[in-house]
Amino acid sequence: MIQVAEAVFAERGYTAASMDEIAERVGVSKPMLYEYFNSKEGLLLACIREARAELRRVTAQAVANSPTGEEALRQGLLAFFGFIRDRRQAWSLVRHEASLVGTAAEELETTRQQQTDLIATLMGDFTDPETARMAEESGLLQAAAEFVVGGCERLAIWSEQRSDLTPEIVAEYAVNLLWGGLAHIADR
Amino acid sequence: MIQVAEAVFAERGYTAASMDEIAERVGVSKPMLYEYFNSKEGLLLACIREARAELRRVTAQAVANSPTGEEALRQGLLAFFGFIRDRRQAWSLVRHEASLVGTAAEELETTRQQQTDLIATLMGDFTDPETARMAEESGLLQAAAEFVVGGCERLAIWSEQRSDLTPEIVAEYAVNLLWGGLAHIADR
DNA sequence: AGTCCACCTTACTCGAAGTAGGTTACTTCC
DNA sequence: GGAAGTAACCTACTTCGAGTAAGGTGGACT
Repeated sequence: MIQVAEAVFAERGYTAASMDEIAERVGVSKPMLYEYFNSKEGLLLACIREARAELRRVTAQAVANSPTGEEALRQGLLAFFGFIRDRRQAWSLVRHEASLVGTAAEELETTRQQQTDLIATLMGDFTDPETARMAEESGLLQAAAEFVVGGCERLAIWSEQRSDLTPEIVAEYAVNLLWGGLAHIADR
Repeated sequence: MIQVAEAVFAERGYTAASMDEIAERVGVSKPMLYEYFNSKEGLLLACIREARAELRRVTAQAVANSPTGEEALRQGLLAFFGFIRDRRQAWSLVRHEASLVGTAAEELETTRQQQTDLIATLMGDFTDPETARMAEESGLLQAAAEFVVGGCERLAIWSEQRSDLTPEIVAEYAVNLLWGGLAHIADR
């Protein structure tokens, strides 16, 4: 059910996708969808949750057992950009999640936060404990995690339009930028 | 007209905002809106374009005449996060622009690219010419610009939920992360 | 057999996007 | 001055899709 909905949302876009079509393609009638998901937004939300969960699973696995922070970053990003390429539909949902509004939007933030929390924790692990504690209290760790996610998502959208770039190259760019910072590029 | 539409979209969200309401609040009838903007999407697009143009103006001005790359970055980010705080409505549109789909979405990418181009050029200016040329050819400059924009947008959304953070603090976080990179935080 | 209940459907309402066709008021030309 | 044309605008519709109400079908339990 969610799979079909994912496909329809991805190919038509949220607004243009009709519940009638989804119901028909699933092979049930519309009230059934409402029974399970309450509303169109609810259905989209369920799809996005699913997609995000998968993304989280994939990256968490990739990151596990990296000896250094830089290596963890590289592996995580590789997994992320690979996901973008291989699961276009799922990614398309995550990308357009901003269409949601109101209650659904708040629920979504929760889901999203699981992702950033993962990253924030991870960064904490690779940081000197005292520094980490301070960074956490000031919110810097959270900020950094948000930053990583936002930057990479944007980078992913950008890279979709450039067929010459493989996930490996994009991941390498991202590691360079993120790890070394702009200071490594701009020197004046 | 665009001002009113901006307000309605911002307070109701794209889907929930009705053309009837906008028309009424503007003081004209619905067909007039369609005359000028062709469709609901067209209207939203016009609003977003306006908002982005303003954002670009503000940041470009802030960045001008900075002696170093780091300073330019700081000033630009300050302007950006200030904009978020002072022009909530406009920002809300930019934030939700992903709702657009199809032709409108493509037009939007153009608008957005003006922003990233600005940043890419700027970074080029602060970089050793030879390095800059190489970075430009490989697409690294573009990638970096996308990254900056994405990261900061996400950071802005995050900071909206934390009332204890001023634009100055958030900008400072962003500068730290962007300029120095994660290597400065994570040390293992 | 009869009753109940979970499950699913058809067939509706209602609201909002988009449009057709008419009206007013103003300009232009005879 | 008045007829013809036109720009700007409105009222009143059509259409489409989200969400719902009320009813049917088959199995389980008494």
